[in-house]
Amino acid sequence: MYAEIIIDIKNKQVNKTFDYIIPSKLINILKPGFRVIVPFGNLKRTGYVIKIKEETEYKNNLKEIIDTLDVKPVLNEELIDIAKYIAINNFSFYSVVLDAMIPSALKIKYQRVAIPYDKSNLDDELKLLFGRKKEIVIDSLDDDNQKIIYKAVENNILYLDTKLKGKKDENIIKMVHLNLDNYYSRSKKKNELFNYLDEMGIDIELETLISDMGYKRPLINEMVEEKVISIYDKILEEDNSYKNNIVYNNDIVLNPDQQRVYESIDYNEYKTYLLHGITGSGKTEIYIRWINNLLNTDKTALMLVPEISLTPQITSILYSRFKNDIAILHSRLTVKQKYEEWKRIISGNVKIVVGARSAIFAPIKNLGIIIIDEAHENSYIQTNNPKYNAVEIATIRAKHYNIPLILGTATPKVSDYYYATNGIYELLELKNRANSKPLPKVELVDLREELANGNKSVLSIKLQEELKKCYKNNEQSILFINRRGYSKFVMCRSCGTVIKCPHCDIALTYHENINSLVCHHCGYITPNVIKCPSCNSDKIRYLGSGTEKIVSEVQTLIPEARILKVDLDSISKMSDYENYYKVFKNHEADIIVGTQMITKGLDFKDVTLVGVINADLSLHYPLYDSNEVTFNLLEQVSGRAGRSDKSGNVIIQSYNPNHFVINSVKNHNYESYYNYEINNREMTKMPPFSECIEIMIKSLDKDKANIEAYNIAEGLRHVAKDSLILGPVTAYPFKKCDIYRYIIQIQALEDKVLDKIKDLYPIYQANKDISLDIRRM
DNA sequence: AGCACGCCGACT
DNA sequence: GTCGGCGTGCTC
Repeated sequence: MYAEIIIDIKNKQVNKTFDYIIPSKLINILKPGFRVIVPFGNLKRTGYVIKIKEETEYKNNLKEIIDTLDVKPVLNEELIDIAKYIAINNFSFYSVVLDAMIPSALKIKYQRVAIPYDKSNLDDELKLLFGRKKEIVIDSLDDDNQKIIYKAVENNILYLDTKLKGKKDENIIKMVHLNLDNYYSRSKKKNELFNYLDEMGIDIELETLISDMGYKRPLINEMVEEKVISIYDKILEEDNSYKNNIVYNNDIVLNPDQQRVYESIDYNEYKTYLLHGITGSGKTEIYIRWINNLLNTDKTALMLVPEISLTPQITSILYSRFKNDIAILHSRLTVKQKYEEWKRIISGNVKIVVGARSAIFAPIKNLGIIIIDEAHENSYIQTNNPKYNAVEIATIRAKHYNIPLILGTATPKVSDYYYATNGIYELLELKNRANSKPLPKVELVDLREELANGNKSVLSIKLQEELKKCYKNNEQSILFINRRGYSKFVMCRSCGTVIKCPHCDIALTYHENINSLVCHHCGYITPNVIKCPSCNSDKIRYLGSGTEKIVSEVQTLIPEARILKVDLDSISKMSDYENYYKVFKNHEADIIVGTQMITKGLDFKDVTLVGVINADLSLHYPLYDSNEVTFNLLEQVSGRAGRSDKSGNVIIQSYNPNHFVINSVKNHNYESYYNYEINNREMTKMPPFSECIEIMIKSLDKDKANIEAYNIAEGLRHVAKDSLILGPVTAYPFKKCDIYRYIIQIQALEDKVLDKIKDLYPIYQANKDISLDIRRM
C-alpha cells in the first residue's frame, strides 16, 4: 500500500504529492487526513496523507513512512478536496492551505539536534558544551560551536537528528509596561521608545515593539535594567463569560415578512438564497430558527459572521440559545480553547458552528445549512496565503452536501443581486424594519458651494453646527474619512525629493509616534530625516493630510470635546481596536474621527450624528467595484447613527452630490443604485458579466519579469476570443521588496481562459526566476 | 527547508 | 595545485 503525501515545506518546488510505502504496522491505521513523519532527502518532515492507493507510478527507491502523529484523521476527505481546489485556483502552497484548516495547537516545530554515541567518551570541549544535556539543539549554538559539533559528527563521535518539538505555549504573551512619567536618556532610540509608550498609555506586546516597530532586544533589556520599563507575562484568560450572560428570548414572534422568508427555503437541495434585508429587519431571528429546525434532525449548521461582529453580546445570545450544541470560534479564544472547540467539532459533539472567515473549514459533518451574515463583507476574502474566499468555499460545501446556502446582507454585492434576480440564486427580501424605526435621515452638503462661499475648512458650516449641537446635547458623533488608509510622506521643499523605500518603489510613510519612516509594503523602518538626503537642505515638509487635520479642526471648533482618533496609525491590532471601542462605548469620548475601521459593526446608543468628510474619495478609486465599495461604506456609516431611541442624522459632504451612488445613499435606495451599477457592469463587461482575474508576474530580474509577462499575456490572448486581456502593465509599486512585478488583468468570458490560467502555475513551478500570484476579483 | 553537487577565485 | 565560496537542483 502507498500513500500520497504533501510535505510541510513552503516552496513551490515541493508543492506536490510524494508517494511513500505504508509500513505494515500502519496499514490498517492510516487514512487520508492523517499527519505522518516521513524521510525527505536527509530530513525528517511531517506531511499530510492525501490519498491511500494500491499502486504507484513512482517505481525507484520509494521510502517508507516512519510514523504517524495522529490517532484519527485531522482532516476529512471533503476538506482535503477543498484544499486542493484552493491550492490550484489561487496559486497557493498545498501545505499552507492544509495548515490553515487545523488548529495551531496541533502544529509542530522542528529542531535539529546533535547526540553523542557515547556520552562518557567526549573530549573536554564537547563535555563543556553538553554539560548535563543528552542532546544539543544546533540552532541554539553560535558559529564556532556549530563547527565543533560538525567536526565531531565527521569523527563519528556525535550524530545528527531532527526532532519534532511542540510549539511554545501561545497563551502567554510578553507585555511591556512603562514605569515612569518622564525620562530622559542620551540614547535617541530609548527616548523614542519612552515617548511611544507614554503616548499610547497602555501596555504593549513585546513582540510588536520588536517585529513591528524595529526595537532591538538589547535596547529593551537595558531599559528594563534601568527600571524604566518592565516586562511581564500576560496570560490569555479563558473567557467563558458569555456562557452565563443573557437569556435567550423565546417569545419573539416573527412578523409576516419574516415568516414568509423563514418558510421559503428548501432544506433538501443545494441552492443559494440571497436574503436582502435592510438593517434592523430581523435577519438574525430567522437564522436562529432555521438552525433550530435542524436540531431535531441528524443535520448540522454552519454560520459565518464577520470577526468584528463576534462581540460578547452576540456570542452570549447564541450560546444561551443553543448551549452545548454550539461551538463558537472567535478571536478571543486561547490556542487551547480553539483546540478544545475543534475537538468537539471533529468528534461530532456539536451541531452548530459559528465563527469568522476561517470557520468555513470547520470539520463539521453532515451539514444541513450554511448561513453567511453580512455576505458582502470583504473580510470573507483572505488576501494573503492561503488566499481564499469563504463565500466561494461555502458554495462548494453546500453543493457537496446538497443543502441551502444563505447570503444575508443589507447591501448585496451587485453580482449576487444580479444572480438572485436572474434565477441563479433565489431572492428573499425583508423590506421593513422589524422594530419599525425609521432609517437615519441623510443630508448632502455640496463642497463646491462651501468653497465658493469662502469656507476653507474641511468641515462644512452645516457639519460644524451639527457637531456643536450634538456635543451640547451630550450625544456622540462619528466623523468618517472615506479613504483606503492615508499616509503622511516626507518631501524636501528645496529639491522636491520624496524619501522612498530602498527596497520598494514607493514613498515611506511618516509615523509621528515613533518619529520614524516606515514602508507600508515591506515593513522597512528608518529614523526620520532632519536633512534632505539628496540636497542636504533642512526644509523638510510632511505631506498628506488625514485624520490629524480633521482632529485639530474639530478640536478648535469645540475645545472641550474629547476626540478619539482611529486609523491605521493609532490602531495596529484587534486588542487596540477593542480598547477604543470600550472607551467610546462608555462615552469617555465625544467624537470619533477615523477611517474604514469605524464603519463596521459598531453599535453605540449615544451616537446621533455621522459626518462623512468627503464621500468622493473612494468613488474614483481605479477598481471596477469602487461604486459598490462606496455605496456599502456610506450605507454602513449611515447606519451608525441613531441606533437606539434617539433619531440619527447623517451628513455627507461631497463634490459630486448628484452622483448616483451618493443619491441612492441619501434615499437608502438599493434598487436605484443597483440598476445604475449593473448597467455599468454590463457595458464594461465587468463581473457578473465576466470573471475578473489579475495575474502578477514577479522576478528579481526586471527583464525576465517583463518578457515572461508578455509571453503569458500573449498565450492567454491566443485562447481568448471573447475575453479581454489587458496588459501587462507594471504593478504599483513596480518594485516591492526588491522584486519587480507586472500585472495582467483578465476579464474572462470563456471557460477555456480560466483553464489556461489554472495551468500557468504548474508551468512555472520549476522556474526559479519567475513567480506568479493571482487575485480573483 | 536543507543538503549535495559542481564550478570558479585566493590561499597553504 | 586545493580549499571553500555559494549558485543550482533535488528530495517519493
